Amino acid sequence: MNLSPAAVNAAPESGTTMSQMQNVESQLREMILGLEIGPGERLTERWIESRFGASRTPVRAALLRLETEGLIARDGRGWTVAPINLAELGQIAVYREAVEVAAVRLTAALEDRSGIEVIAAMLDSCDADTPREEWHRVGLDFHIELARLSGNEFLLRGVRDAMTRLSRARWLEVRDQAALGRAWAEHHAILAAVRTGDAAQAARLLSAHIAGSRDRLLTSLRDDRRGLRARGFAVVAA
Amino acid sequence: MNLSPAAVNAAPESGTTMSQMQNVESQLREMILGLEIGPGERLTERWIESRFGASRTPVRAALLRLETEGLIARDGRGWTVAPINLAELGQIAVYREAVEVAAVRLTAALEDRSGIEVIAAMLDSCDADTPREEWHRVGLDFHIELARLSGNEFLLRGVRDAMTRLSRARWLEVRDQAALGRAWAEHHAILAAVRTGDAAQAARLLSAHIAGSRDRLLTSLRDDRRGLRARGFAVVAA
DNA sequence: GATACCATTTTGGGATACCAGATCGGTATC
DNA sequence: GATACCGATCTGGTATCCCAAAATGGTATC
Repeated sequence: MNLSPAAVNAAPESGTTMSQMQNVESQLREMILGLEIGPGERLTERWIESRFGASRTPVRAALLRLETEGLIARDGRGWTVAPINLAELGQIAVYREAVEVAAVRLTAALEDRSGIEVIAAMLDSCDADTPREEWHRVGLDFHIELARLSGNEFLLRGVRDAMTRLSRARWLEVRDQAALGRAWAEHHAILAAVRTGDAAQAARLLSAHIAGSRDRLLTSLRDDRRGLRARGFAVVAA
Repeated sequence: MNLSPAAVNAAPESGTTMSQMQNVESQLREMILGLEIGPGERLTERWIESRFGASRTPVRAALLRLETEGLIARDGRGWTVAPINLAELGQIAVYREAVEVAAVRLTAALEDRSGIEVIAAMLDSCDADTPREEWHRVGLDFHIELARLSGNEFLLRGVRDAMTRLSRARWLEVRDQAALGRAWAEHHAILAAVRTGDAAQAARLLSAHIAGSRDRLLTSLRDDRRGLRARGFAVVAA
């Protein structure tokens, strides 16, 4: 199983014959989200072409897709891996709050909220022995799956896009076990509120969780900015 | 000046030399939004190629972009213009409410809200003699520009995407002068609330406006569904 | 040593050739 | 007349080639 951060946007279901384009797209996304290619790095179509053994046609298609995901950006005539942008992280938090709260309110109003239990089970699959990558993945998937329960494709897509763009930054965040546990508890509290149909409470808890998550993330990255720069990662200030 | 619905996603600023890809993308988008190509129609890369005098390379790039905008979709191996989907319109309204309300709350909390007056002037530029296309465009741009004032790129993009996907349906909606006037008045009322910094009132008015707009739109389209089908437009029921 | 200059290389944008699979017609068979 | 079959045609997917513009790097000049 793929435990890397890239699993947020997993490739098409296994067993399917992937086209070159899907191949390049998913592998390149994994490399970017997994920080194998650093934020701010230059990308050339020829390098990707030789790296993945595909011709430029699928490479260009993949680049266009990753551009709309915000993982890469045009740099004049060429391509650049999107830098870590602290100001952007703040804006994403505002956007997340809008769409995630709307989604959770919808879900709390559903008659059948049994989908919650699947998410609860997902949370419970993590314990002290679970590797850090898995914690990371579950933390992202929690929000995506919660949004999916709302049944609204647009809210889901919004949450998924936001989590994708947040993925690298969260990966860089230095989180101790206590912080992981706190987030885990907050996730469970949100689920509990949704389970009882208490939309207002769920919204409150989710808002606080997102704000807290943003604050911890920005603090961690700001403190570690020199270290990140030293690793060759472009970090844009807020 | 371009008064077509496609103006929602205008091409790069005039005077710039457009690449073939931008050329194909903007022209194809205009044809789709302007209903010159009907919802549900098949598209082949070869047809687009010959229609716009470009090779398949920029054509494919344009198709990939329009796919992420939701204006076209893959149909097995080929491409199809996205049908008008009534269920989707309801979901978009929910999404819109989430992001637009969030944006207007941010804007109402700003110190400098002078940008509002530019939008008010835009509304006031419409009168009884203004052609229907212009009313349509201003109606869409109102929401986009209002979101832009928030300064949040993600909320803006969400609103812009939603309005793009709503554009064709609104174009098909049969709106009498009274309905246009009502929407105009509601827009002004929202601006007035934002102007005084009354975020709660602005949010209330905006929510009601979006819900009312959705109801009128769905009613109109449902009533006219046979007519639309007769014109060869694929309309998916809610 | 700094700088202006020019040849070379590299880049993305575009056009085209080729392929495998799907589709569509027409025909032969029952 | 219905149906099974088969070849021509069309489709998107891919590889490759060409081009103009931009970046690069070395060199001559001051």
